[in-house]
Amino acid sequence: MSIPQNGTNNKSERTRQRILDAAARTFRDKGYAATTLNDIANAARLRAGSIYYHFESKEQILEEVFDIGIKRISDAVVRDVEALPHDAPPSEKIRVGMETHLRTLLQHGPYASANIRVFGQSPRSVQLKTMRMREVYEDFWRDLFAEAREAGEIDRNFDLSLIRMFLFGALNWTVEWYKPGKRTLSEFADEVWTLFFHGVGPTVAEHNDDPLSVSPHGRLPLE
Amino acid sequence: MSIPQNGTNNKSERTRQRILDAAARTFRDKGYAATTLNDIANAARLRAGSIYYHFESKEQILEEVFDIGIKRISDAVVRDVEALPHDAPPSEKIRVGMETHLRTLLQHGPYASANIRVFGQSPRSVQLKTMRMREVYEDFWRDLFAEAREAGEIDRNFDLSLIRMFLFGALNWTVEWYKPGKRTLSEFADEVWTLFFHGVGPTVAEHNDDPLSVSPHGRLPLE
DNA sequence: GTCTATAAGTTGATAGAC
DNA sequence: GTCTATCAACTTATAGAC
Repeated sequence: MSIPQNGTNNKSERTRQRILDAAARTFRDKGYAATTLNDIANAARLRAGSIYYHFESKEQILEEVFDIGIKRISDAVVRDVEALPHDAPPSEKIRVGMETHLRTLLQHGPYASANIRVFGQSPRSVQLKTMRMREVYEDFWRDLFAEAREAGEIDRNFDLSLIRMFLFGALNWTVEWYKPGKRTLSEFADEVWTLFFHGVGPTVAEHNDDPLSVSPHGRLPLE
Repeated sequence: MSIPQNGTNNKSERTRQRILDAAARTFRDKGYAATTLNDIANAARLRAGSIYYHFESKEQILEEVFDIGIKRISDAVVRDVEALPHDAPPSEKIRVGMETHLRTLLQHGPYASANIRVFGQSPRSVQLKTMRMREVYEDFWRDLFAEAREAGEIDRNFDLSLIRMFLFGALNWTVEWYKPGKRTLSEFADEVWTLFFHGVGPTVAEHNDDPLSVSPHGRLPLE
């Protein structure tokens, strides 16, 4: 019994998806230039020539992988942050956004991580085409940080752009080393959030078992 | 008048250096697989075939670029940190190490940045050969962090390995976006240090112009 | 030491059978 | 839609002239 499809789930579309999935995984693991159409075809269980029925070129596959990757991160983060009460503290919105960013990067398929790992060394033309989507996502975060500063949650002496780049550098670099371990991803994200807002310096309540519930005041001088 | 050389600065050695310099720059910019021996040869002002008088293979060039890169970072950081008084606060050693790490990465040639950008997507065999040098450098930092915790400068609730990876993720990611601007690299490094130890949260002394001299106690509650 | 010439293999992409 | 066959270009690496 074949279920009539609406044109977005027929065989052709499904094969296209298989190719994209295979490409995203291989790009992420080996990089763009080192990935051959044969690699992609093998992983997608067809022959290299057949790919050209679905795509015009290797570059076009990369573009789509990039666009899907950034869209998945962006959609998920915006969704989760906007699910919070609108008057939630900006720092809480940042916490939720960070957690979803990490979760998408580390647990939700290879598109997002391929985007992070390969973008910097992909052809200029591809970078430019996928740039607009990146900027929309960046603007979302820029606004969140500005909101946090206006609410008095970020010290005015910090350069917002610098600390944002630093935070996302740290988050994005996790694709190079993160392996799921004893810690859940939520705990992982919470620890980063604490580091970001409170720093690693000790608190007076040293005996507390939970670093996330420490009171933010009462730090000891470091020098 | 030809100056007699000691075998490490004759013509052959200088050409070898030109090839390595060209390779490091091109690897950093285009990645390993996308770099051809022709690219390297052009940048080094000779022909592709001539490279094989100096190197056995493309992979061997990459190995040497990696080793030089990590050695330059490691040597510089260890030198600057050990130039401090031995009883200096560990947090100060970390500050100096961070600054030198950043300086080497961003200002001292392409070897260090090539190492950071290309390592993750280079052939497994090359990664393994250059791994030992990386681990020595990592151990140096592991010790510094342990020292800081024992001195009470890092909250015991933090996972040392996690915060170290996060810090270096943020530092290493600067190769993707840092452009020398109004801020000096020292100021840049200091701001990161403050973020790392104190967090971005506001202090009571909000009116202070210099984020680096703020007193670490007296934070406002964030939630 | 560097060159030119070229081998031997691989690549992205196309054409046409099925 | 997918296959096989093939092309032209390019790749790493080698050989031998200079």
